[in-house]
Amino acid sequence: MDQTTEETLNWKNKNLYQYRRPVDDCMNCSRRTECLAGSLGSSQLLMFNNEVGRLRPYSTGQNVYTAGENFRGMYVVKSGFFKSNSVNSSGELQITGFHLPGETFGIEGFASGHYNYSVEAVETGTVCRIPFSVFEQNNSSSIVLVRALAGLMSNAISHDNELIFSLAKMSAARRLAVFLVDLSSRMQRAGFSEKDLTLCMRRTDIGNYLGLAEETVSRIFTRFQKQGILTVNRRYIEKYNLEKLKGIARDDINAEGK
Amino acid sequence: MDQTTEETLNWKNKNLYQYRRPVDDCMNCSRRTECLAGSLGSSQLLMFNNEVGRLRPYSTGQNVYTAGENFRGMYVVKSGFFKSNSVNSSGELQITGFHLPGETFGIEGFASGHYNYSVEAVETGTVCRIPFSVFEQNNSSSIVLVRALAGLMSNAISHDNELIFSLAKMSAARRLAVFLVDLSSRMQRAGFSEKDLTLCMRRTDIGNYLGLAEETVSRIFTRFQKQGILTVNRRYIEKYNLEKLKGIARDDINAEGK
DNA sequence: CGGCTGGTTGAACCGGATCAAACGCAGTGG
DNA sequence: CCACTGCGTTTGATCCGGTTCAACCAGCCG
Repeated sequence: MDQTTEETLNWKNKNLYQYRRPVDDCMNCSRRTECLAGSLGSSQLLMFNNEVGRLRPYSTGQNVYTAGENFRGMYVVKSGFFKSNSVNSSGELQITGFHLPGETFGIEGFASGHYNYSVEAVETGTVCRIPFSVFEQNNSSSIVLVRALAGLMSNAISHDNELIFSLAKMSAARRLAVFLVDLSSRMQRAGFSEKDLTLCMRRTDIGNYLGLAEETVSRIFTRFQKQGILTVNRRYIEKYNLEKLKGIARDDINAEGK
Repeated sequence: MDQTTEETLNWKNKNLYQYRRPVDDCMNCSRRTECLAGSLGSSQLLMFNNEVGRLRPYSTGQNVYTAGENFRGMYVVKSGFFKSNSVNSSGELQITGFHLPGETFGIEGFASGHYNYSVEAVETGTVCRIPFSVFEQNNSSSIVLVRALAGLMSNAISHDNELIFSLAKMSAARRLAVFLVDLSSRMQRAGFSEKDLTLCMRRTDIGNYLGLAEETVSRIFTRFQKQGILTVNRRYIEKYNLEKLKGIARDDINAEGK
């Protein structure tokens, strides 16, 4: 702990976490299997590890990067929660995603050479930065990584597509159900309990993300509660019936009634 | 022409266009600059050319691929119009994009190894298929191509993001304006006139794509016409005021009035 | 304590969906 | 040639889900 304090002081002065503790290495990382590094053999992993930048923790409200900044690489969440948002030419803000531990963000900025979104820490958290150079080396790992990269990107595209679908076709209740089902599975994958669910974001953010007013989100939560689908207290959701939620997410007509 | 007929007969029996005319080679392709091939030097281009598959023309309603099929590579539109759509678990159909000459589709299927969307010819058209192997060769062109690939993917993500934004936040008129502004610029890039605009899709498809009822799309077209923003006759749009459309796309409040 | 932020609830309004009917145009067949 | 048919589009009338505006509540912090 004493040691950590000294490092914290360093973090305040340097963006890049220079003094690297062994526990921070990719080889020892608990998130390795979820990360790009998971697809590499041990010798490849050593080289990969040297390329990765580990950044000081971000505290609530701090931006990892801001839309328009030069592309520096893609990121993997090690701990905490992050949200990405973009601002259009009229100044309106749209939240485009929430990022849980083990998930990645930032690849989308590669084409133009600068990030399209801003990414902000919702609560204190840490990330690794993977520079694009790891994909451009003429060696055996780059082939593996290019495949992994393509995988991440096409996952991002499918995810966006889900969102497009729910925004275009679904009722408010259905959007929220889809959102909760998705979040629930991702939270589990990130290592959280499967019995309850702590939302890491406000009603306003959920509403913004789903294209709904925050009042609507709130109303639907209480409606779900009255229907016995879940128990909600502010950010804390308990005893949620995943099957019923999935039913609503699929259909919207029959599921809510019973 | 006589020769073409014989080839057409071949096309009916073989999916892959085996007998390759020199005019079909990447080196002579009029779309080269818009394609991945555009970033390659001449010796690299020769190798790339050998990898590319050229497919027989697709006629209206035919699928290039159907959601769930094994991933065979990505596609570049040479001529004609294509639209992609996905069907969710409840059987609802969502149109996710329109593809004009010079544009690409199909990369999104790489992660899972099978395509997530179906892609259908809106009118007779041809495509090239680029196998994923071109990105995985340990040579100088693969680095260039990986960059191009990342570019295409992140473009796809930004495009999806635009759509998400318009679906979540925008009024019907604004969505249509955004759609028209985008289509207009892409049609120009694809080599069509900048004075008028021929929509290659029905009202139903536009509505589906934008999350609106077809009646609403129709009503807004006539409203735009009454406001002097454009002249519309079925699929044919004339004398459209791009600046006013951009105004509506940006803002929605002041632009329509004047 | 008062101020502040986030969440809930109520009442009125409105944009777009839905239902329904009619029209224009192209293709078909007598 | 015109009647018949079918699809895509337009237009009208009605209805409803979700927004908006507003008040209020609960927890937190200085």
